[in-house]
Amino acid sequence: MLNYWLIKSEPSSFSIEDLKAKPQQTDMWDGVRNYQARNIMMQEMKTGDRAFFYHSNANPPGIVAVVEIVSKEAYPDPSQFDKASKYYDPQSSVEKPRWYLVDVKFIQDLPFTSLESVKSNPKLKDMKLVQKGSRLSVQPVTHEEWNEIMKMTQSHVHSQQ
DNA sequence: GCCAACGTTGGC
DNA sequence: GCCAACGTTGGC
Repeated sequence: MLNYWLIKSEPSSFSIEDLKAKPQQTDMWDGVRNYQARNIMMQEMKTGDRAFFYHSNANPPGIVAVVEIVSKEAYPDPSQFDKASKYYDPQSSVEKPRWYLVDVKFIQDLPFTSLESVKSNPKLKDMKLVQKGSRLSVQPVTHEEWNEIMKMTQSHVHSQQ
């Protein structure tokens, strides 16, 4: 069964425009260095799942697009072995990698849905995104939450016309 | 740039 | 295994 997710990126380091500029508009979701987020990618994400692309540390922060998980499964994040990378992890090894990633592909832009508007929608009050202290950069989204946000993006379109 | 909240590390 | 110290995230 298809599952939904939300993945965060700081646009100053990797924005949705950066993803769209990649070959096949696809890239490795590298640099995740949190076990909970890694475990979601390793154990729960499946090919064909969809995710909201969220711009964190942005002005304003919010959801900007839909992407799809396209790798067959999670595989070791090469940046952990790269001494020149800021994601280099000296405690990891090729024999026993610590960090895994999936490939994501751009699907479509969405009318911008701000964090503020998600917070102000009572139907979305249980989203991880709006829970106090929640910083998880790869997080699950329920079907209900997904549909509600899609509905919000539609209402944006109408109100702008 | 500040800082609250959270995760990780490492001494003991 | 506790927990203080430190590092990071991310909204504001």
